[in-house]
Amino acid sequence: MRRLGEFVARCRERGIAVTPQRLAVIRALLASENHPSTDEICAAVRRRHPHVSLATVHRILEQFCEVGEARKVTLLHDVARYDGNVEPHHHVLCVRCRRVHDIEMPEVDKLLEGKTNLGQFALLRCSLEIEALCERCQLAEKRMHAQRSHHINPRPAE
Amino acid sequence: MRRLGEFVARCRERGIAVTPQRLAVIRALLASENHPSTDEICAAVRRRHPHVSLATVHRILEQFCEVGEARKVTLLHDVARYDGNVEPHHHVLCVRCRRVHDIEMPEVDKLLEGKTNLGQFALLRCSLEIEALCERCQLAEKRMHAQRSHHINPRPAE
DNA sequence: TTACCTGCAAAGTATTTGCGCGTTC
DNA sequence: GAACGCGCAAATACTTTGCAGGTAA
Repeated sequence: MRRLGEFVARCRERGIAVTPQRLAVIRALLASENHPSTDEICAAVRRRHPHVSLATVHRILEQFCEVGEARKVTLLHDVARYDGNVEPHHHVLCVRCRRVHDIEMPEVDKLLEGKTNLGQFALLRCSLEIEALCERCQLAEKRMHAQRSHHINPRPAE
Repeated sequence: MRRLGEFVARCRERGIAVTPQRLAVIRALLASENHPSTDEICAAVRRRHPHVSLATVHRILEQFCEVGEARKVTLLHDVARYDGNVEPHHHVLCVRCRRVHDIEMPEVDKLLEGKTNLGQFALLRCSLEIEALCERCQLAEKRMHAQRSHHINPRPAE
């Protein structure tokens, strides 16, 4: 995982101390596929460093976002989640189980490519947030509906 | 504002009682241009109905989202904000002052038009979230930088 | 050595819930 | 009249902050 070495170099450049906590957080972030929440990252970090505090993980993640080592993912406000992938990409969110999946959509990136502003706004970055139902949740929904219409549920009529 | 009449009809259909609180909330939502937070909507509602509780406003807004009368706007997690415009559209967010602006981008909608699924996900809706700096904040940032490089600030050197 | 960083605990903010009364249909 | 909705207050959840001691450079 090359990004770790680069991470250390970038910290040095910026005068950010390379502490075991920061290393553990960036490691957890890069290892995760699932846009983890602060809690989840904290749990992962604690597997090796049981003493690390949740407040520190919060602080570190926010700092990483500021300096571009991570990105806060938009999830329609359940809790904050973070993404170690800072390349342009987009998200598919299951509205039922809240799992998130990265996708690439160069067509979308192209629409804004080269543009530096939009009306009075100076563009920074963008991501397409797609709300959807994952396969598992589609099945679950079907099952619920089947139950209802076949009157198998405990309270059949009103 | 035609949507109010339709709103009442839809509530009746769904067995949702048409209460003064719900009417006041939908009114505030439709009148607002700014993707208001729960607090802001509550404040607007209280101008006429001072007794309405914040908890009720929360409950009503979440319910409106469930039944499609409103949409929760993605704002990289400051607080929840709501949008009475449920037509497909996209958002430009100023990352500094957090103001949000609706934009139409039919090109983006077209990319997913006709598709009902994406891999294993069943598509519901999507919005492009664009992070940017608004005009006012661009000026503010420039001013800050100017100050720094001209050594006008109170602590010129380190 | 010095400035920065961290753990802890407490505070702050946003949202949700239980319950009895009131209102809509 | 019955079911649903509401206000209040308390509970919960998440995040931020102050401070004293510890650590990286």
